Amino acid sequence: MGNKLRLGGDVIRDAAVELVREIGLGNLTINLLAEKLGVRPPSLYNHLSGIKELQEKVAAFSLQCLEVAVRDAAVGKSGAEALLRIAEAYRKFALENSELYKSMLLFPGSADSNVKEAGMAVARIIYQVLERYGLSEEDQSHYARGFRSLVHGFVSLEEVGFFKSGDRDKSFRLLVKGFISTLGARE
Amino acid sequence: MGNKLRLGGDVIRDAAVELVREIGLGNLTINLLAEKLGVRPPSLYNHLSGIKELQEKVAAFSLQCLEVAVRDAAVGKSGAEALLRIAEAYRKFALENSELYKSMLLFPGSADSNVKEAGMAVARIIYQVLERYGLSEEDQSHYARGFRSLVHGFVSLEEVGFFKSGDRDKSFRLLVKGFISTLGARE
DNA sequence: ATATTAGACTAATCTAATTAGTTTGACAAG
DNA sequence: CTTGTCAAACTAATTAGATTAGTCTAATAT
Repeated sequence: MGNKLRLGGDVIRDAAVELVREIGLGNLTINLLAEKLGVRPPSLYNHLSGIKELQEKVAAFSLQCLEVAVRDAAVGKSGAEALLRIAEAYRKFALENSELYKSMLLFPGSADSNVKEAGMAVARIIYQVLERYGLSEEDQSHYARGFRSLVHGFVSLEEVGFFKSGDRDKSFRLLVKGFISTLGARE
Repeated sequence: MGNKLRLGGDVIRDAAVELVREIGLGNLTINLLAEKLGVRPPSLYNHLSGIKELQEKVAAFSLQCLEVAVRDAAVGKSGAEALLRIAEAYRKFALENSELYKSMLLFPGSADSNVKEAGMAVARIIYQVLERYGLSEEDQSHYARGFRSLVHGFVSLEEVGFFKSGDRDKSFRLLVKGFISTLGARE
């Protein structure tokens, strides 16, 4: 009956991610995950400490995906163009993976280190691109925060539905370009 | 035994808000709320459809508080000063009421209209302040979104812990002032 | 006085998380 | 081979929480 080795590696995390995509972050449960994996719920506790850890795994994975998307967007580009591409890629990821995007934010936030680490990785990319602008180190940090705040703020308010009508794409492009131009544009 | 009229008006919502402040959004349960109110859990169902509605009430109330804080900050001010005060008040509210602030975002988001309506109210204040700048109606909308995105993005990333060290107050002030100056400052 | 009714109650059910304790099958050592 | 061990599955049971059904009581209006 009981086969073995079914739940090794990233199998659990990947199934959880898929489940979150299908049914939404708020509906992720141990029972459904076990069912999806063809296993009884308690079996998962051989691999997980509980649902909190599962949520953290999903969050960390989501941040890694976002990081990859953002990095890909910036590769071979620099300065204003890189920032624009990053912003577009960030927003695209958030809109196309809204449940995963939520998972990055709405969770414990406190204790976990993997999540925070992955969050920093995104910051680092922006920070790197800003190096081109010859800002002081301190300013580089301020503006990296600003860029991310603007982009993240926009997409998360957009997803909650706080931006009624009007051309959201246009708002986004205008704002990002506006921000970039305050950096003292030069390529 | 069973007294009456104990749960009228906003008693339930207020207790829920207090509970969220005390123990965090993620720990709000019907049982704890009933206990706090000195009542048995099922009694709450005479006043609520369930926990979803409770969460929505908390979210809507939080947005109303935020709106009041933001409006107070802007009263008697205009232009750049008003925007700066709004930003400071917004951030102060979020930092001092982080659990309530989360409730605004992390919830259903889809169906509820009270929540969305309260969210719009905050937008309207910003929109009004921007009237002074003589922007086209479309630009006014874009920049109102931008302002809110920047402020909300900053405080929510700050709360998740994505801004490691460094002077966060300074970053915030610098960024908000930078944004305001792109509007073409005039009083 | 008494009928109505809002609003509380008890009892019970359902779903989800989690723990305890048991079984099984792969594999290495005798 | 055949047996000890271990990981990883299992069943059974417990707990917490949301929710529903149906009962009781006290304030109020007739």
